[in-house]
Amino acid sequence: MSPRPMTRPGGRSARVQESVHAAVRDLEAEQGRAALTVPLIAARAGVTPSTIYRRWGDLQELLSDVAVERLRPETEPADHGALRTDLEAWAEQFLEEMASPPGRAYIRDALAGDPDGSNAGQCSAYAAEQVGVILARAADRGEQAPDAEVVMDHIVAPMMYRLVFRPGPLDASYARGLVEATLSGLMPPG
Amino acid sequence: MSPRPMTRPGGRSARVQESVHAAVRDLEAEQGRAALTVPLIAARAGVTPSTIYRRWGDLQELLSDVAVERLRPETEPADHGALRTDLEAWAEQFLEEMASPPGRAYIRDALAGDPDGSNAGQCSAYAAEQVGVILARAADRGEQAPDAEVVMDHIVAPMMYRLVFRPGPLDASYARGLVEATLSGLMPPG
DNA sequence: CGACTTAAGGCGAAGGAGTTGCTTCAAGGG
DNA sequence: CCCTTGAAGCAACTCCTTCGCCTTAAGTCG
Repeated sequence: MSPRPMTRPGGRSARVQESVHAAVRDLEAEQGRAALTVPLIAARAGVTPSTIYRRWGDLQELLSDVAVERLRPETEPADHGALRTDLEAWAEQFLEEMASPPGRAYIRDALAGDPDGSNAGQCSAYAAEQVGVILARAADRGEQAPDAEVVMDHIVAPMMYRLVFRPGPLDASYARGLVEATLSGLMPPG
Repeated sequence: MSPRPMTRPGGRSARVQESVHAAVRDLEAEQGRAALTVPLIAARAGVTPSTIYRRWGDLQELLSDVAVERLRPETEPADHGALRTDLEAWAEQFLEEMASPPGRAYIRDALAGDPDGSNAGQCSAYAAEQVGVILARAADRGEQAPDAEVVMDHIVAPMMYRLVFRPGPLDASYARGLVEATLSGLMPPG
């Protein structure tokens, strides 16, 4: 049984992928999003444009891949000792990052170049994973906790819907309010 | 005081706009989305490509405009005599339309070619308007009704978030469940 | 360990999309 | 009725994109 038989991810392919992704990140930082073209990225990455077209299809799909990578959370949610504080802190940070100009740009790119929805799915999977960590911690403490789907529907979804579809600013207090409403719905109302 | 002084919407400009939109609809029906190009659309519409590039910027923004037009609700929500049934019926129909293959394609297009978020904003405005009609009707009946923002956050947002970001099917029972949970949340929860 | 199979990348040419400056047209105002 | 001005037509040019063919190298098998 070979290590990784399918799609040959090892060696050259992996190097090309990393080189191209790095070229996108560098050029975006240097010249801005609008200046990005496939031939430019290819030249910086040391590959030919046809390689990028064959592997990614077009510029949008490449940018979508890079955007999803950047939307991957880098750390586990902080442990503040209780479900409520964990969820509040996480939701606030999540909203802040997503609502920031670069965050909005990454979300836009991730969605725009995503024919089959797999990149968008990856974004929600990241959020679901973080939520899962927080809920598992709560369960370990013996706290009563909502289902992960409830958190996704009542906290993540409203934030992301407003971010993507509705104009106007979003601040931390909105995130806190969603957490509050979700958790108070667990037990007899207050 | 002139009828509509700014941006000269009358006469030729309006004719070009309608002609181009019609060309997009026709060509999409005839040859499919993938075959659409600006020069092709321009030829069908009887304009020069540069006209389209100057007015819309690129193909994506044009498709975004057309998609938003198609996402506009054609009728007011049906009146079933009570808030719960009105909301259920509307949410089911909304989800069904949005989750259908053409619905998903329009949403994708609307988001993809929308630099400033105004088209996405229009989509949420359509939903908010329909919700507003339903809630106003409930208020007329003297029913206790949630705020429109609550409906957007608890019913529309989860559906659209799942639609855009999460893999897997969505059916009418999911929409009904969201309505149920939202309305039962008005009074002491279960 | 060495030959084979086959994805995947490099290269170059051809075609077509996208861009731009200038001109022409017509809608709205004086 | 003429003037102003935003918008469309035209044409030429740039360069993105595609495609066929060849070469490279990863993984397999004798």
